[in-house]
Amino acid sequence: MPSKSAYTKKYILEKVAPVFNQKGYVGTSMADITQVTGLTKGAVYGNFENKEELALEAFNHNARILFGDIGKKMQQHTSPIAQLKALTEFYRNYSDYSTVLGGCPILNIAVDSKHQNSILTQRVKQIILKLKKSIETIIEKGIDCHEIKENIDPEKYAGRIFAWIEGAAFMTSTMNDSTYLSDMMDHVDKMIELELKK
Amino acid sequence: MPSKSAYTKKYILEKVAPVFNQKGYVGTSMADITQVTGLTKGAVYGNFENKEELALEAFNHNARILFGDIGKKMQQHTSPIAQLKALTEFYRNYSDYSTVLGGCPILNIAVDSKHQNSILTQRVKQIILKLKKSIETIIEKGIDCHEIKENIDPEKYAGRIFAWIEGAAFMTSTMNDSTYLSDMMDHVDKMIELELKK
DNA sequence: TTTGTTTTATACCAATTGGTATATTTTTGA
DNA sequence: TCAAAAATATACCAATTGGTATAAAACAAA
Repeated sequence: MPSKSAYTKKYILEKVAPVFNQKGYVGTSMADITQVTGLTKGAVYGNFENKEELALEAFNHNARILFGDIGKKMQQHTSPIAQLKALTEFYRNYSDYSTVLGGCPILNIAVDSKHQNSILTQRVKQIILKLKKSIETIIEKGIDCHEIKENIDPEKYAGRIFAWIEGAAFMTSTMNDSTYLSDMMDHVDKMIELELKK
Repeated sequence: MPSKSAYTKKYILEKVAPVFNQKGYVGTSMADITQVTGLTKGAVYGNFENKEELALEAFNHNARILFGDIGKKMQQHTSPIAQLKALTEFYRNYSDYSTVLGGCPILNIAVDSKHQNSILTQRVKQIILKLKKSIETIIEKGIDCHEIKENIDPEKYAGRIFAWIEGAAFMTSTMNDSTYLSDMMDHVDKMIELELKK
């Protein structure tokens, strides 16, 4: 029964995840970690193999939260079109959401780890593919139930939507201007109406 | 006549710019720099104040090249619509372009420096605003010469186009898939025809 | 060719890096 | 209550960090 360990492990991840998200893998030192957690190296290394595992788990932690929140929003609707709209609704408020974490974890960790940590890079890719796939599935369902035009390429369009989101997330984050995200979501909604909806 | 110095300075920047672009500010060590240039610390510090100035100049170097190449493409045309199409044409081949540098400098440095180096962050913001402004100006000209609909908000639309580009650049870079960029440029071209063009 | 100046190389610095061995404390189960 | 186990703290390690003082070399002008 690893009860205590599970708690502190989660505690460490909660404290550490935003730091890794902001400073990146190499930019975050073990000193940063002990400082933000209030624990010592002994405690940290007692719960995680090394810095790499810690960074990986921190990203997984953020990804879990992201998936959970998006899922919650989307499961409130049944029709594919409404689910896509729920997605844009989620990302409309994403600036508040991601300022807590210090920017979009997918964007940050993907860019940061690209030439620094292959394991982390691989994991981000997985997460991106998973998110993209979920959009893809919704579009496919939409086509099946005659809500979405059948000439639409689900995979291609899912990739496009995801790129729209990340592009806007990048701009709001670096320019400290939430209108990039809200404006982009206006556009996505418009495209859903114009290009997807039958 | 600072002849020798100017040469080596440029030489160092050419060698170092891709490294900073890939590994980021904290991720790039002075050892990396001496290794990639084949020079010693003495030579490097003789030409640059410190690591921060070097990183800043390296980014400026990349930005200059980027602006130069985009400018060349766009100046081949006179009509605003054609100039916007020249921009999408440029970014169609941006994956080859940026693999040499190791990804889009604007995206990489913006994300990397955000919580690490405020001077670098400030500079990237400037560059983004400059690029966005140039798109904005083209749209304004298009409205003036009745080529583009006058109900279009130039600033808003310029921001949107830029976010599209960066989103696609992010996806092709992290997923190693150039279709994200080409597909996005298809979309931008379509939007130019559908939403902008009169 | 010589002199003064720039440029580059070498050898070093304190501080910080990720990580570990071990001691101490805390928790758990009987 | 007590012993075993788990968790945490402390003190340390070699390697690397950005940066500097100084010596050596390369260059320029006379």
